[in-house]
Amino acid sequence: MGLENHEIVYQFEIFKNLNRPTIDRALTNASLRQFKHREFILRAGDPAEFFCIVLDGAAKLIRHSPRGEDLIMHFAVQGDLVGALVMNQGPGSVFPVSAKSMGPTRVLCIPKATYREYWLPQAEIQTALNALLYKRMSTIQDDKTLSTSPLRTRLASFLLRHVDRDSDDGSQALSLALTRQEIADSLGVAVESVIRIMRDWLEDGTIQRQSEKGPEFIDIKKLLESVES
Amino acid sequence: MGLENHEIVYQFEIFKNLNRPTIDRALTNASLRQFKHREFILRAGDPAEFFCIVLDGAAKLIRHSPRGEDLIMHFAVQGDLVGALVMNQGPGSVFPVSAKSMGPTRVLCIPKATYREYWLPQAEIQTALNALLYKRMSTIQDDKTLSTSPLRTRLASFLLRHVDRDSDDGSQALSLALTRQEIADSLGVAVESVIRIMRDWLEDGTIQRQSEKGPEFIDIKKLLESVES
DNA sequence: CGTAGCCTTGAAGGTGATCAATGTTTGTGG
DNA sequence: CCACAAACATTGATCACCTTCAAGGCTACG
Repeated sequence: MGLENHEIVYQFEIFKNLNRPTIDRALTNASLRQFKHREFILRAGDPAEFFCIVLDGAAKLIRHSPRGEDLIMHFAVQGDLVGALVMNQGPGSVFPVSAKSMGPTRVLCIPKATYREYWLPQAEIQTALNALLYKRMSTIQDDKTLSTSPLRTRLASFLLRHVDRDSDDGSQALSLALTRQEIADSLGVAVESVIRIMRDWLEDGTIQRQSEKGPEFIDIKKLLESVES
Repeated sequence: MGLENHEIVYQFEIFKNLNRPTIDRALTNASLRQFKHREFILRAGDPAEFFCIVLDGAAKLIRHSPRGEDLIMHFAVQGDLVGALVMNQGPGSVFPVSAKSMGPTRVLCIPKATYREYWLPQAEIQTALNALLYKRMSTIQDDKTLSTSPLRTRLASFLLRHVDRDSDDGSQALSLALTRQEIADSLGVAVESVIRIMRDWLEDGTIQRQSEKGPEFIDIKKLLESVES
């Protein structure tokens, strides 16, 4: 396949410590797939015969609750793996989550055979997978630690986790355009609750909207204050 | 060190696919440590210079919430690893959770140096670590999927996850003696709520106590029914 | 025998869910 | 280009579930 257009993959966290030939092998038979907005990249319950690396765009990993709602487990962005962690789980295993594109998204699809042949025996790759899994778990555990806190606190923590960490002056933009619904689905709460709290924060300036329809900016200090009080 | 008394380690899930010499190397400089009831095996925030394998007994992995409660993230039983997942995270890293013994507990403590030398370069071990991490994460994700369900449902799901899976006739014992407090801390709810629901279940026979102070037995069918209604 | 940890119950109160209605935006097909 | 549907946003009213608080009892253990 032509990876010449995707130089970016060589810099992905998951391939750090690997040289180019090794990375090329790890991408044997990989295929590029493109998605529009709100398309399924993979579905929970489907046989896990491949996995993906996000090239650009973003995807949400969702689970269906018994009551019909969708719970969002993770937002996968550039360089993130989707469906990779289940590859270890022997043949016949199925995806535990669904992945849905958020806006135009391109991913590299890697067949399970490639995983078995080149990913499984590479200690470096397994360690990198480990680090990735560890990071995700830390996030979920952080959430759980706050599970007894009021929703305002949990929402604040969620927003702070999703601001761009590049600059560190007062206010920062969310690194991902999230709808209220998606925020609610991430926290496992009702949309209305999220809306009410964020309305308050928009009113008191904790959050600002530059343009009418643009991204929202967060005044980190004020947010931290409003949480502690 | 004398592993002759701990033949059991060779059968642990984490060492599956490894031959004895390799396992022995993986246990280089390991030391046996014993704990009574409610002792700290390791503390959140301490430098992560070692990790443990549970030989017998059990330990709970806990995080301290900002409001003073302890949240239980995981119950580690025989063959489980404690503090191992942070070993990858470079030097200077600290334990993200505390581990506390539940009853008399023995663990093998393995220094970080051994991890770096024998665990890190072994793809099989890294893969096994991966599987372990994956299993824990699945559990947490299951919990999160139920986060919008009423507490009865979540409590039922919790109990069902902790029954012994050996026999499958009607009623089964919990595989671990858990206090109401520990159940509450696992679910992130108030003790009183757990007590009230389990009182109801004891009254209607969904749960039975054989002796006054013995373990509790669960009527799985009734529990599933009481959840769906 | 006193303390610490756990269990239990009841009463009161609040947070967040639910329900219903309406507006807005986006995308789609005629 | 317009009409319509689908997804998202918003607001208010009501209510249930769960928390909080307070008080007391039980058991284990030094």
